[in-house]
Formats: sequence, C-alpha cells, structure tokens
Amino acid sequence: MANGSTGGSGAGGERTTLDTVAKAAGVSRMTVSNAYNRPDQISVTTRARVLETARLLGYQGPDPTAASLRLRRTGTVGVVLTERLPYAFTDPGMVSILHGIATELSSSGSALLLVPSSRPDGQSLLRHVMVDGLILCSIDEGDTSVAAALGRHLPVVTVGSPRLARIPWVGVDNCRAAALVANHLLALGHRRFNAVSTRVGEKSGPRRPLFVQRVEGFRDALVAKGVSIDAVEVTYAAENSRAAGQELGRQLLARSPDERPTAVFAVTDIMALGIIDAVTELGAAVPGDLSVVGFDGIPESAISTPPLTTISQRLFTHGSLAARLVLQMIAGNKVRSPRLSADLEVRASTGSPN
Amino acid sequence: MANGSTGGSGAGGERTTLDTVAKAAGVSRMTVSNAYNRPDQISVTTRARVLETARLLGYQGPDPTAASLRLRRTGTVGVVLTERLPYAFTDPGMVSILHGIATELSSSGSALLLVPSSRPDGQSLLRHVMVDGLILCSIDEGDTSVAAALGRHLPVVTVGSPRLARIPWVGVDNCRAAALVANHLLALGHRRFNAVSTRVGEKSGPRRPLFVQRVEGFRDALVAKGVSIDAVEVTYAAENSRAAGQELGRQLLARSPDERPTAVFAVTDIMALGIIDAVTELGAAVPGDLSVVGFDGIPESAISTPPLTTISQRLFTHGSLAARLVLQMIAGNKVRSPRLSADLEVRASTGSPN
DNA sequence: CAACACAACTGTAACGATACAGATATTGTG
DNA sequence: CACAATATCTGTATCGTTACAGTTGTGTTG
Repeated sequence: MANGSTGGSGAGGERTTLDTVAKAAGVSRMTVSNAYNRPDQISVTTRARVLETARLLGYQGPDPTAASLRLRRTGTVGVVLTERLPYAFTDPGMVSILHGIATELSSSGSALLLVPSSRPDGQSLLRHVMVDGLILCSIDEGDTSVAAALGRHLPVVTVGSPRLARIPWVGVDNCRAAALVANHLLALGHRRFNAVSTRVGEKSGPRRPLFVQRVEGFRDALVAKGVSIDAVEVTYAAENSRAAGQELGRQLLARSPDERPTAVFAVTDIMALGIIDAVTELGAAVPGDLSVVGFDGIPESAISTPPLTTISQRLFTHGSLAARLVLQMIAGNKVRSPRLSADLEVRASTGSPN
Repeated sequence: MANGSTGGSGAGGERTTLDTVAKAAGVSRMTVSNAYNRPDQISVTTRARVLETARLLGYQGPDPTAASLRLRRTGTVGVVLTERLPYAFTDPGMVSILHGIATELSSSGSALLLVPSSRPDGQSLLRHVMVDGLILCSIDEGDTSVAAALGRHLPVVTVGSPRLARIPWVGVDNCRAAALVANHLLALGHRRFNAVSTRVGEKSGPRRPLFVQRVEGFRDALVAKGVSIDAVEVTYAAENSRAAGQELGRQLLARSPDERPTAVFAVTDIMALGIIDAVTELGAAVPGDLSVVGFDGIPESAISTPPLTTISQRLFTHGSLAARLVLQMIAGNKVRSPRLSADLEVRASTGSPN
C-alpha cells in the first residue's frame, strides 16, 4: 500500500530542495532558509510567498541531516542501555533510568536515541550514530561499546557502571548501601544470611562489578560486626529475572529450617520479588520464615505482598541527572560527578526471625 | 571535569577530517573512506598505514552526519509515543510496544529515536529529526504530531491509533474485543455493569478514540443482548494510572451493594489493577463482591492477586510488527496492514456475582 | 541634501563524507 | 610479447543546508 515518497509533488521529478523552492519563488536559497528558521530576518510578505511556493511544490522543509552537518549539532543524545538492547525493557530499573533520561531530554527539546550495541554484521552501531553526546547505562566495564563510545570523543556520562577516569558518573556507593542492609538485618537479630547474585563469568565475559560490589559490601559489613564468614552464603540465580529468583527461592525453601538462612539479600529487586513468590507459593511466610531484601527500589517493590525492604536508588533521578550532565557538557560546560546517597527503605519483608 | 573534545589530538588545531588523514597518509580521501567502509577495495598494507595515521591524528572515523547526507539514509527509525514523552514510560503497555519495536529494530541494526512531540519553543521536533521512517504509537488523531509526521513524506506506520488512510496500521478491533468482555460477563450472570475510561475532552482536546471505542463496544454488545442501557454506567478516572483507578474503585465500593455494579470493565489494565487495589484495601473480595476486567494484557495483569481477566493485546508483537513494516517500507517494499486478533484472557478476577 | 542607520535580501564558501568513472600498476593468457 | 583482465587508487561532482559578509534600497537625521 503506502510507500516512501521521493519528496517532490509530481512523479519522477527531481528531489525538491531549498534550491528548487528558491528558484520557483524567485529568491535566494538563504531567503527560503530564513523563511523557515529566522522569521525575523525576512519580511512577512516574502515569507508568506516563499512558504506558499514551498507548499505547492510539496517541499518538506529543510533537510535535518544537511542542517545538522552544517550546524555541527544533532539535537540528539544517544543512550546505550545494555549489551542487548531488547533486554533493557524487561528490567524495571532500566526503564526507570530511561524514564528519567527521557523526561530531562524532552524538556530540553532533545531527542533520545537508543543504540543497540552491535549490529548483525558485528560492527558497533556507535560509530555510525548521529548524536551530540552519549549516556552509558549499566554497561560492563569490558564491553566493546565502552571503547566505541569513548572513541567518538563526544561528551559521555555513565550511569551505574562502568566508572571511568575523567568521565562523569551517576551512581551510588554499592558497598556502603549493602552495608546498610547488613546492619538492618543484624539489628533484627538475624544470624544466618544468604546473598543472591547472578551467575557471572561465563566464558571470558567480564564480571558485573555492580553486583559483586553489593555482595562483597554485604559480606564485609557482616564480618566486620563479628559474623562468621561461614554464616554468609552466596548463591547465584541463572539470570537477573523474577522467574530465576523464584526458582532459587524454591531451592532455599527446600532445605530444613535449621539449614537455611533466615534472611536473604538479593542484589536486585526483581530477584527478591521472585524469592518472595517462591516463599508464598510454598506456604511459608515473609518475613516470619524468611526475611527478604532487594536492591534498586523499583516501583513494584512498594506494592508487592509484603512490600519489599530494599535499597532505594531513585533510578529516575539518576537518569534525569545523567541527562542534565550530558546536556551541560554538550553546551560546553565542565561538570562534576554528583554524589548520591542510597537509602534503606524498610518495609514489611523484613522482621525478626522466628 | 570532562568536556567534549574538538576532535584533534593536539590542542587548538583544525578539526580532523578524512581530508586531514588523507594528506597525512599521502593518499586520497576516498582511500581513507575505503579503509573504513570497504576493506575489500583497498590493499591490506595501505589500509593498515591509513588506519595507523588516523589513530595518530586522533581521527574518530567518518562523521556519521556527513555520511548520512551523502548516503541519503540515517539507519534510524523515529518513534512518537505520546503527547508527552515522559508519560510513555509510566504505561506498561507503552513499554511493551517499545520493547517490541526495539527488539525488531535492534536485530536489523537500526537505531531507535524517541521523539518528544514538542519542544520548549513550541516547534515540533518532528521536523528536525533525522530518521528514515516513523512509528506513531497511540497518538490522538488530532494531535499536531500526526500532521507533522505525515508532512515529512517518510514511511509511517501507526500502532493503536490513529488509523489513517493509506498508512499501515497495527492494532486490534477495539469494539469487537470489548464485546468479548461483555459476553463473558453476561455469561457469568452479571446484570449491573460499569465501564471505566479516563476523563476526556478537557479544553478542545481531541477525544481518545481508542478508549471511546472500547466503552462503546462494551455497551453496544450488552444492549444488543437485551441489557438495559441504564444498567451500563460509564465513569471516568482522573487519568490513566493505577492510583486514579484505585481512587475510582473506592468511590464505587462506597455505595451500598445494591447500588453498585457487580462487574467493572476498565479500558486499561493499570486502571483495572487500581480498582482491585481499592477492593482489597476495603476488605471486599474480587471477584466475589466485584468482578474486574482490564484491557491490554500487560505482564503485571498475570501476576496480580487475583490475576486479572483482560483482553490480551500482545503489545510486544504489535511493536515488533510495526517496526518490521516500517523497515520494509524503508527498503522500498509495499506493505499491507496486518490483521491481528485480540483474545479474552479469562483469569481469576471475574466470576459469578454473589 | 548629504550622511547614516537599518531592514531585506543575495552570493559564496564551507560542513565532511561517498559514488562513480577514469587512471595507473600488476598479473595472466594465447 | 601483445592484449586483456584485475587490483588499487585518484579526481570530480554532488548530498542540502546555513554562516557570514556584502549589496541593495528605504527612511531618518542634523
């Protein structure tokens, strides 16, 4: 049915450009350009005549690509979300960050370009993308897109990870945040713990420093308070998803009450919610039989049953802050990485052990 | 701290371009271009020398904007989500569509540009974005972005609404789907109904044909089966959100059991979930005291308590289909609007009235 | 009335790349 | 050894726009 038109009004003709309109209206190219972009530089009558001519010719307005080339700016900020773009939308945390970025960019009149990190032919799209700046969200440090992004010599901001020298970064101190969780659980009287992360290091893939920091921060804080390192187990879910968390939860619950931890700290909310699913499913109680803590503070964590105790990251704010930073850099200002705090949001999924 | 570099390696120099590298390496511009884009057209030794020279000069590779101008394609598809971009991410349905679009575009190596429909200065950004095609998602028919998008004379596909002549469209027959809901509830024995939509028509704003179709399809199907039109109430939530749905649910529950409907059909899942929240909050039971039906089939609807009976739209598929269509059109192929069916997903939020 | 300010418009020169056709070496064939 | 077939590389001509400096023409001022 419909099809991309060549641009002109008639068939088979030349492409309509500023020049076409200019000749037809008997003015110079600049006058046509001004008619669109600088109404104050042109008389009202001429402008009307030019625009009318343009309309008759089916001219679509100045070509954005050509204008960008000349102006040396695109009005667009690129966002690299994760190794594989599609997965970004399955993670509510990512969506929150994106939401924040979109909100900030939108209010500044910039467009947001989602960049898949690789193309079918293996080349990184990052080299070919028309943007004024880039935001990297939760990318692993060794990912090829990091080098590709830096190679563009454009303003770059990172969110979460990686942390790079001389590159503004938006994120929280994961170790310190995890320590808050540890202290909270200790205060409730827990003595046997489990930290849940995702399976890492398949092949030679880089580890996910984010998750590692959370686990280690948790364990170190407990050990510092005198907990035996044997009382802090670390287990790994197959992937960062609610289903994988649930599966892992079932395994934990399958053990006898004396053999299993009384408190679980999952490094993401979605895995924590999965664990709660498993506990509920098996007729046990949260937090009676098992206290569960998450990390991120995604919207769902507030409305689960029971509501999830978690580290609230305000990811929306992270996103909007990152966008603001990159816009500042594009405007030529120097910026500094802001310091953000992550707070423990105590809700009903934690309590004293039975 | 960090700042956008001008591009060259040294300070204050000219910008490094293909030409700079060509002169430094003692070859023509084309050879440098080929070194990057057509390794098969150039000898291995020359290529290595050129790339090494480029590296030394701090050349960032061919400028994407200039290449786009010459090649007459951008490798990017624009997506217009809603009047105000930021709200798109609060709607899980929108996120699903976006997810589908992103997945499809990513696998074809295209980037996805999110377009805010208006800039601070009131101009539509649509005139200025560099894209090969556009996807309009759930835009109201009268929205200015519709005209702006059509004015670009680019391949355009719409999802949900609006339905435009000669423009491929991805969506379902809302009336028919709403009729499925009506018949389901009738079969369960319900006789007093309520349809929940959102407040429409503030100022001279266009109505949301999507929601109107759902409400009318519902009512018409009931009336066709002999239900009195007085037994089908229509109420409006303040906005399309869970909180607004909850508020409306409280109002319904505040009535005496004889005065209120036994079944509610909300035109979106999130409002339906809000209504369930309200019922649960007030100590009543779903579906015992009130049956609730939604529309969209968002992931949350499957895991709510109780799971929500809803019209499953497979919005992810809508998104990926729309992306595939627009890519086809960009490739110069004619396409036809696919026919999609929406199915009633019967879950635990509906039952016979007490 | 000359001198000047100002508004409206024009011409030229980029912006940085790639397609295409033509110009050279280099090798293979009868 | 002549001639064709490759393999590389170069020169020119755009792609469509906007910045900038310059050129008019009109009205204002001392």
